[in-house]
Amino acid sequence: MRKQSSTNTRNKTAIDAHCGMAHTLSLIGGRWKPGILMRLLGGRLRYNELRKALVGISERMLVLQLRELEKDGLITRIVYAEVPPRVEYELTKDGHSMQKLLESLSDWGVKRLNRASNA
Amino acid sequence: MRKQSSTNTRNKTAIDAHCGMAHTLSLIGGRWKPGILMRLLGGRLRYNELRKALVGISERMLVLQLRELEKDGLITRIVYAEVPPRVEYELTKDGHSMQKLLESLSDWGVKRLNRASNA
DNA sequence: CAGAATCCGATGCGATACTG
DNA sequence: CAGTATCGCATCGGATTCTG
Repeated sequence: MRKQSSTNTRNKTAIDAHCGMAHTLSLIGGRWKPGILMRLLGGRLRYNELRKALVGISERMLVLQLRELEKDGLITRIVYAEVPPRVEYELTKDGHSMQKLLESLSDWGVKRLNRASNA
Repeated sequence: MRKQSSTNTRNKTAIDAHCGMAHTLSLIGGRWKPGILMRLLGGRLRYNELRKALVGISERMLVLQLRELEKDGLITRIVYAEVPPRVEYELTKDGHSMQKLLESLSDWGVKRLNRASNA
């Protein structure tokens, strides 16, 4: 949701619902964030574990998405002062609050895929 | 069209879940689709009604998104043989099956926005 | 009224190479 | 191990113009 230079703030009520959803999608939308969050629902994971779990993701995207999720307060980055370096990622309370939502999204998609293959 | 000949039994559920979610987001993701669907939850609407409801959308995007939603079987396009032309859009059964999901997405976003403004 | 067509900048995302 | 930096194509989305 960028641009916001809009001069009209008229129908607030109608936009309200859409705003909430737009906000949600801005946080979990995109190709990788849902997968990252799903993985972390199972508990804390380190960078390389995530990388292997998310088949096909590039390092660039993994880092970018992790940074955004962290900035948005959905995950926590835990750095251990060790050699070799170790960094783990964990859902915040806010992140965990999405569990039902994530599962619903997944469920709906799975059901629909099944229906499509039957039809 | 999904084979699912699992080469990886360990993460099957996680990958499965991610696939479902990716599918869902491919259908309702993007900047406008959620808003369009939300509006149509209230009942059939014609082109211009949608256009006015979705403040800021360009005609190009509205048509594009409507076409995709139609192709994906979430909405129905109803053309009346009249002059001036009249076209209405309506949720399909599949589209209606997203209601809870859409509301959940919106709710979560709204709650989080409120939390953010308190914090 | 309900679009189709075209142009164009912004963003998403992947691939590769390099680093503390 | 856990990143950063840079390149480049693909897609998203906005503005404008034209039409039945």
